[in-house]
Amino acid sequence: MHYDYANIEKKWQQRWDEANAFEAKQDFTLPKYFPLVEFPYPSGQGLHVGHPRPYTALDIVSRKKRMQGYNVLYPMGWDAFGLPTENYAIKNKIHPKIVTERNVARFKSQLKALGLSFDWSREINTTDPSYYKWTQWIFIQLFKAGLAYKKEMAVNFCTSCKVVLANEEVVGGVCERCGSAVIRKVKSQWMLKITEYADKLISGLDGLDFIDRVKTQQINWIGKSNGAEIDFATTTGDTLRVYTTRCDTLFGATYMVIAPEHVFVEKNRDKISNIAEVEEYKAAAARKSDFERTELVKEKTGVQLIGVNAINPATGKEIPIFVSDYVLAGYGTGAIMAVPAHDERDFDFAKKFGLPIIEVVAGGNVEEAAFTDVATGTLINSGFLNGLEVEAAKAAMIKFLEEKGIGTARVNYKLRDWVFSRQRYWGEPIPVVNCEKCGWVTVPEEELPLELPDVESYEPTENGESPLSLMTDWVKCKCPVCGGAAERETDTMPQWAGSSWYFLRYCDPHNDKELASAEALKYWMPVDWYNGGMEHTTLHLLYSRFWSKFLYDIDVVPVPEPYLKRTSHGMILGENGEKMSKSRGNVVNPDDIIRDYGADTMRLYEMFIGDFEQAAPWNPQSIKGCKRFLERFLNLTEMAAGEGSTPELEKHIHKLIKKVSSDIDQMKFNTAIAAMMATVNTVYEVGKITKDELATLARLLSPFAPHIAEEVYEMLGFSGLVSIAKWPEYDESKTVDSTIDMPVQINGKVRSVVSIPAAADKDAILALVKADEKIAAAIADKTIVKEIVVPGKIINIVVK
RNA sequence: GCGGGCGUGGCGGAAUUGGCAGACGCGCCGGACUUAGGAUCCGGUGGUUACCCGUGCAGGUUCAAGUCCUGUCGCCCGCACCA
Repeated sequence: MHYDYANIEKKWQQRWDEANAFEAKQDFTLPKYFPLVEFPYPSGQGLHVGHPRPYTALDIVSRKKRMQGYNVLYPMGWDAFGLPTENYAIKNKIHPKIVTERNVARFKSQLKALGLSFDWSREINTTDPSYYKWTQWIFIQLFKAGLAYKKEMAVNFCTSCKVVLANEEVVGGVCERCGSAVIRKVKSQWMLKITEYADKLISGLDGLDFIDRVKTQQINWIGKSNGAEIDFATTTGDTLRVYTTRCDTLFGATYMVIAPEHVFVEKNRDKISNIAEVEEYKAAAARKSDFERTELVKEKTGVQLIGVNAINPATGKEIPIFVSDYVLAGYGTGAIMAVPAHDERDFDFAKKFGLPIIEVVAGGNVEEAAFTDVATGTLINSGFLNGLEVEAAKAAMIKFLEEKGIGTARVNYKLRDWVFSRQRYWGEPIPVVNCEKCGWVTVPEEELPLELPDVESYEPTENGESPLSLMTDWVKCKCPVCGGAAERETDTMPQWAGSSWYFLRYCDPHNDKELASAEALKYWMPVDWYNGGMEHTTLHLLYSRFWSKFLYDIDVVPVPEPYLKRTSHGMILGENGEKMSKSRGNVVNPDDIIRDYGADTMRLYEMFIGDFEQAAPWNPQSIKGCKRFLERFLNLTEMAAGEGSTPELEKHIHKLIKKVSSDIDQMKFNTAIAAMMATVNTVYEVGKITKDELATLARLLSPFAPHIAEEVYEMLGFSGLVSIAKWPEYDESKTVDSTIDMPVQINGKVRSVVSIPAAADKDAILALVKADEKIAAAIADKTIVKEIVVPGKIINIVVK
């Protein structure tokens, strides 16, 4: 039979549309299931074969859940604000809105061609004013809660393009697009206090079904550390406060280091005799780009502040103070106590500058290297701490510091607040105005959405301000509080804004009164299964958890965590095993695959290619195997006469239902497909199959290859869509064999395979085994030392 | 440097979590049907071959190790002077 996939697929996609087969029902009494995939950025290139992998995977999950009677919400939308669109618009003088519309249309038709069971009636677009109205609304709530603030920040600025660049656009210290120098420019930026949620973002992970690597990556990114702050008196009269995780080593602090930007330098410039040298160092550090700072990590540099000293509060001794860029201004207090005997960086610095190294934790050889092990050391040379283990010493030291009033226990995080401003056009306007009298004031909520105005040009301005800043009419406005003259914020939000809450909008996408109704959120949230790329672990995933937690705290969202389960797919690599990219010329376009093999084959191959979580190279040869399987499956309709089944096949199918069901739940799509292939092979061997059995196979295959499953189901004379038919159930008793072929080992080597009744006990099994010719011969003149019987698995007889 | 992951046939990958290593597919070899086949169907396919050897490498635990432990080599992905 000819497999006319093109027409079959077109036909069933139309039928599904007509039947609204995949629309989530508005009946909140049904059991719900909310699977989510990351909505794409509709780029000009269209989909590549990497996109459908996660979409197909959760489509399979969605389709199975639907067949199992769940009310499934499997939505799709567009994360459409962003730089590539803006750059394309600038280059081609087209409005980004038009570019976005075009790209969305292309993406949508490509996704539709794959037969994904999205509920398109809930499609959303972050650039739609009715959507970003609520993105702005959330910003206003953050502002009101004191979680949005302005701060002077250094940003990347391309001198040639006159454009502020994101960190990702700065490659090797130069502009990614034009190769010109990138300088750091200080600008006032909107920031969001994600650090306020640092602890909640860690503790919230408990009990969530996230894959471990996601949890650890988030925890590491947040970087919580327990330590202490200690005040050091100095000879200037000022105190220097440091942060340390090793307050137990205070007796070994032989010098101090402060960041070049530390205010101590400025405050005490008169007392520092080599201030010129210090300021030269400071200026040099400021000139360094981030790139240079990280590349030059090897050699420690620094300058001592001559004329001033600090006093070690434990020993009472004077110790020198240095500035060095190995101490970061933005972490802790921007100052450290240096303990070269027990910190590798301090050790390197001390060696280079000839500073004393005093061992205070015994256990290593501090002549050779810093001894940093906290589990085995014992304190020495440390007065009242002598003889204590590290942990006990820390506690004793904190008690000492607190009693003297010069220090306290303190928690620190690596996580920084979120830079929320972009000097760009194609983003959500930040809904605040600056009033001379009232300062920063939010736009009244009833005036939302604050729409992005049309501008003459999307080119950023000479000074790196957003193009919106040229729109004088738009910028000049009245203060909503006092009515006086005010100016609008011309920065826009980053792309991460719209994606930080989109899953909430899916619950109730057409609501114009609130971001989503409380009932809809209560019913649909949390997302039951969220799959996405590992690259989003520390940005999107963390940001969206932050917003969700905030919305939970202000009673907008009923759940403290948005996602119950998080998984991550592996990348699809090019044929050569390298990452697919235009520059490598190894990109595969799904349109070509669908044209040459059909969407069902494409879907099946992407799921069969390997472990879902592992990267796998694309292999154009292997696709054929999947197509062959579907053809063989289609041809089973000629065999399905409706005659009686065979017990062998019946058992096989019961086992298959069990395996496919559990494999989908465990996202082992590749082995589910392998099992279905094996079953079809078995049918060919047996030579017959009943209509009902084939219909069962069609239902099992339906989530994977939905079009051909519908076609076969219809050919068999069944009415209705197999996509929403009932998921087959299996009879446990029919999945177990009455006799099992068990391998029998002699001294760990398989010597025979014996057929054993499943119910046999150990003695019965051994009797049967010893009756086996080969085994009998092998143990005839030997002494049996041990007999191991693992029912259903293996028998091992140890002989001498 | 720190954190995470991975090393299994010619290739993609299986292995019920300690129980017959190589399921399923690709490729390859042979056969059938064909004017023909890069279509389809059937059979074979880890290496050697009466024995044995085989999951990056070297040890260990065990009746039994791809799976657990110790050491080691190689690759990939994050983060990167976070005190």
